[in-house]
Amino acid sequence: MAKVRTRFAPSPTGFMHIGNLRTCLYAYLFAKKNDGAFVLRIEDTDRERYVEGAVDVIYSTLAKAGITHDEGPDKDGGYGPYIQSQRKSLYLDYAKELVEKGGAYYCFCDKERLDSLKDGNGVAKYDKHCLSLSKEEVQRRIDAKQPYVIRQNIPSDGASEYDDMVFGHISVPNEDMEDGVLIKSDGMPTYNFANVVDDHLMAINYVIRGVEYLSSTPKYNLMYDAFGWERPHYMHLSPIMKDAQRKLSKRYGDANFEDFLAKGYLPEAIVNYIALLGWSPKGNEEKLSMNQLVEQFDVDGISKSPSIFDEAKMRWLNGEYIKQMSVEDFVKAATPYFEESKAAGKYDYSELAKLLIPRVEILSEIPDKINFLEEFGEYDVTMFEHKKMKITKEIALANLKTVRQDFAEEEDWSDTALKARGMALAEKTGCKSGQIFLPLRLALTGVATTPGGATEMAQLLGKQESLRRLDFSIDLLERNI
RNA sequence: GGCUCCAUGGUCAAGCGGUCAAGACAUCGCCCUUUCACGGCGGUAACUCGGGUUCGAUUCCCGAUGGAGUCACCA
Repeated sequence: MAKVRTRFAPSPTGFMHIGNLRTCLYAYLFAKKNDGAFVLRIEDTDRERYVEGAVDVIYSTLAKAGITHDEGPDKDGGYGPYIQSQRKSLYLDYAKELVEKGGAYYCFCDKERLDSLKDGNGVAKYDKHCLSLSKEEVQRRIDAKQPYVIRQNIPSDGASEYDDMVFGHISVPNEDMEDGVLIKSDGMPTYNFANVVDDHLMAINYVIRGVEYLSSTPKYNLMYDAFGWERPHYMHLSPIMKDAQRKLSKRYGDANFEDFLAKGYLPEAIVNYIALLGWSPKGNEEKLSMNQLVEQFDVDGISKSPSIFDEAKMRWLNGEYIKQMSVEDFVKAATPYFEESKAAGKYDYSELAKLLIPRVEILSEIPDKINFLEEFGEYDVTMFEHKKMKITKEIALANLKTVRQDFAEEEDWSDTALKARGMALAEKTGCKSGQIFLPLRLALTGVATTPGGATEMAQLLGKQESLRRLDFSIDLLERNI
């Protein structure tokens, strides 16, 4: 059996869209799963859409995502060149060969005639007008430098069929397919043609791409047949949606890999999540490494219907990845976010990391979670009221005063020492420990949720600052009771 | 509009003729706790609608409805 070869063929138009990345990922997983090769081809024939530097974005995205191509512009595997614009010389000859074989023909119709074919809805289907031109007539016009295109010759009746690996049997009536342009009047191939030629020349035997090609694939197959080439297997993938009717797209923003990285998502988590969007593993485990994905990837698990992108779930998954990070790795990844917080440079990042790791889902939450360290002032004292804990503002105030007095004597301003003091106070006053610690935590931070308990926060702030804040809060409470 | 597909909770989804219809996220409640988190336990929540086929349909067939894709000298 021939070695499996899949490809990812992006256009260098800017950032990597999440949907594209998923297609890429599946092509990669399928190749690796089957000990095959995954090739990267750059489709840059459309000069108008070309964006400078976009090829580098593709490389860096693949690298960050952990997807390694076996062949590509930077890795010759003997099937190059891998950049379509460098291949343009070979398409015309293949088109001519196809004309010889009856799969295509020259067309000299001008725009006016083409427009005249349009129906009430502005939809036109080419009428094969030039198919009837004799060989001599065609030659005469070419010699006369009359502009021409080369069109595919599609049978006018019957149906074309194939079996898609995810959608099953697909059958399209031939009369619904147009004799599309293969070679444009400027001599350049259209995507439809270049794709077929390239895939064949690069020995791609598993074509994995978006569903938008599902119903045009019979056209491609007709070309393979006319050339006498072996048809590849096809795997079409349903789109990722923003909601039930809108596709996730650049137009709606935040759909690029880079955007998610900037929001503090880990590349492994993004890859893991999108792998699960449209494919499900046999088992119930959802947190899967790239190796596990390769191992478990299976066409059976690919779903046919579009799936809606759920950032909440990706967020959760990202949190799972963060919980498994070492303090060192977390500090490394989180440093930019520490730096942009108000606490930048004033605290030991490793200490912050220990507190933050189990409490952060995406890295960009960090500044908000630690800003209280440097930002403290008037806050809403109703926070002190806690029904279940039986805490009122009065009780909070009383306990805070006791704590203030007691803690002032403590020399060892550490979490453990302060915790012991707090517990002792609770016992002495007959309070529940929570009645001591909840008000303390609030009084020290002024915010409802903190990255740790009261004494941890106290240790972080240091004795002087802690006492200052306690005084402030006691005063605040007295004024608002 | 023609053509090609698709259809299980709010979301991702398992299921592939007989199940009290998995699991995860989200949500809600309880527990743990030192208050914040983490964690543990539990709850709410789904087979789009009609016809068939069958002893029996979420599952197979047809239709309706809804949704997606496609109908370029763009990829």
